[in-house]
Amino acid sequence: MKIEDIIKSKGISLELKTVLNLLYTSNLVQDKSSEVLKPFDLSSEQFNVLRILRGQKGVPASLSCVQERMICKMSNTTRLVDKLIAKDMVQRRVCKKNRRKVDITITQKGLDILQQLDGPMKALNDSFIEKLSTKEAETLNELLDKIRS
Amino acid sequence: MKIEDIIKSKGISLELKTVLNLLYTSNLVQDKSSEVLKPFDLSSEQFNVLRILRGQKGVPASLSCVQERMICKMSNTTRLVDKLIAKDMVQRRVCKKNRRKVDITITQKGLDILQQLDGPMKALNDSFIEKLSTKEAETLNELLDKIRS
DNA sequence: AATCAATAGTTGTATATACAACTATCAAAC
DNA sequence: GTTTGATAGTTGTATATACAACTATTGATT
Repeated sequence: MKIEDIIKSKGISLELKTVLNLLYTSNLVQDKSSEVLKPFDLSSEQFNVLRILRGQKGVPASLSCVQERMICKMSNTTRLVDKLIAKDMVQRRVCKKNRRKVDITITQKGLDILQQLDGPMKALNDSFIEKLSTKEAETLNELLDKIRS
Repeated sequence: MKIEDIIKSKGISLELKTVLNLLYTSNLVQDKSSEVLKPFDLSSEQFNVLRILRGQKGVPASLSCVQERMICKMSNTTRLVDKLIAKDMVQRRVCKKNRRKVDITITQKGLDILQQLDGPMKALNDSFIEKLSTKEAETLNELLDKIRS
């Protein structure tokens, strides 16, 4: 479905159309991701944080370091991590070098759950991007990078 | 800033990279929009609903008709409209032809506020898309349409 | 006309988010 | 070594969101 058919407005500028297209498409992707994550009782951003922590390969991350890389910067990182701690998926302790900071690491249980999700989430991402050629996907990344620049 | 520098992972697939780029970029756009809307005490989705109703050009819309076109389908449309009614920006009455439905219309106050927002919001959207040529913006729309297809 | 399923919204409730105010720690200046 | 400003997280609170259960109305079936 072309974006024009979703928004049902004819005389719309290219700029507005493009922004709405971006928002609608991103939202669709997010909704589908949430569906996959739901049985695991994980929100999209919680999953993202787990993935960030796994990427640290054992090196503890501070809250602000996690927050920097989160998709939604506004949300309350302390409480998001609280939820993950309650599920035994991450661990938090005071940083020895700077006692203002906290060291956050993913637990074995967190790693196990991520591993279970790797397949389905990869399948989902692939299902979106397989509609594009490699060249097109690269172009899309370039255009999005430009918008953020 | 290229998406690789934000997510700080080297060995990431093109598919995942593209999806993350989409989410990050869309979120940035949404955050900036919220900033513009904040002084008017409107959320991004409330603004979107007002715009949908203005597009109806006087023809009342049902709740489900509004919901269909909302960016975030999941949210509770009844209560979102409640908020707009409380601000006198929209009006709701029972539909005469089908008393299960409601007729929602934008009020003059709603139209006035939208008009005040037209300038700043257009400036914001343009600021994102001006980094792209017309050709590139059209390509972006095509690629996003493909992802949703 | 009575029953039933489908449709359209509303309401209850638990959770999440946004934002501001707060506490604790550190680093630099005096 | 005390004061000060900056940094890092936490907590309080109000609002928003997600999801399910509910009510009301309609259209179709018997």
